[in-house]
Amino acid sequence: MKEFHHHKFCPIRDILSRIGSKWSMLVLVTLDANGTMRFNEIQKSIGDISQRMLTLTVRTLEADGLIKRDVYPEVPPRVEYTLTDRGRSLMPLLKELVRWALDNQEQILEERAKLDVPEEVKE
Amino acid sequence: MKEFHHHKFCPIRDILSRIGSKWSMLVLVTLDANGTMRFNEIQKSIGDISQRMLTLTVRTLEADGLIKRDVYPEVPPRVEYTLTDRGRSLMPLLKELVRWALDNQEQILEERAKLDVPEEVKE
DNA sequence: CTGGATCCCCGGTGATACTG
DNA sequence: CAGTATCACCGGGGATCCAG
Repeated sequence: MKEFHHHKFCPIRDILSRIGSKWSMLVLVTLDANGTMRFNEIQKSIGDISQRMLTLTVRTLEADGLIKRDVYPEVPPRVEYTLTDRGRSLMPLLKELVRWALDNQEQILEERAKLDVPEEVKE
Repeated sequence: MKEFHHHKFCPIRDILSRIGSKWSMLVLVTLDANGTMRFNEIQKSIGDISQRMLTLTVRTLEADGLIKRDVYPEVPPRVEYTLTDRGRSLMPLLKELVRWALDNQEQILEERAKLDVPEEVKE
């Protein structure tokens, strides 16, 4: 019931290890929105991700079976990335999260702006 | 083509800033499972979170309006944490993520184990 | 074009001690 | 009991250069 935690394969820590990194979700959403993409296309679409971090991120996503990586031995080389079925199965959940953020972030930011909330005295 | 990314209020980065930290999701799920809880109860339930990190985490969650913090000026002091409506509205999505992890993590781990073929010649 | 290899920094996190 | 306050650490992430 509440004993998710801290045994070896806690699903929450598992989730975080896959989509909790700085760029994973952005790469997944980008691929979902645009279909198969090349390395540079992903990088341009995200805009501020370095080559290094994009490489590391797609490697992790590939190792998790969330995306597949197809290498075409041409000159110049071409590498294409596509969501796998497993990756696609995760997208509806991520989209719900994005929706939630869109529905809530404005109000949250407003509340934070007036952080002058005085301490209430509880009964 | 989607331009979620990299402008100031990217919903994905927003989400990650709220639930992407190491302990946020665990605290939310714990509170959801057990209702109102005291500081020490949360800490014991999670097991391996330090006082410092629990404090920082609940402060952030409170600032985001995901949990509320009620202080009762007694001796000894008592502080109770409860999900807010906004926090509760996030829980179904987190539960879906947990479900997804439970449905997929075993297979992912198996695949990773297979890929982890011992390389004799590392050189 | 798609990375690999290095170097380095910073902030999230941990450990410990102290307090109202 | 429920926190602060400090110090230390490590690894995620950034910047840059090099390579097939």
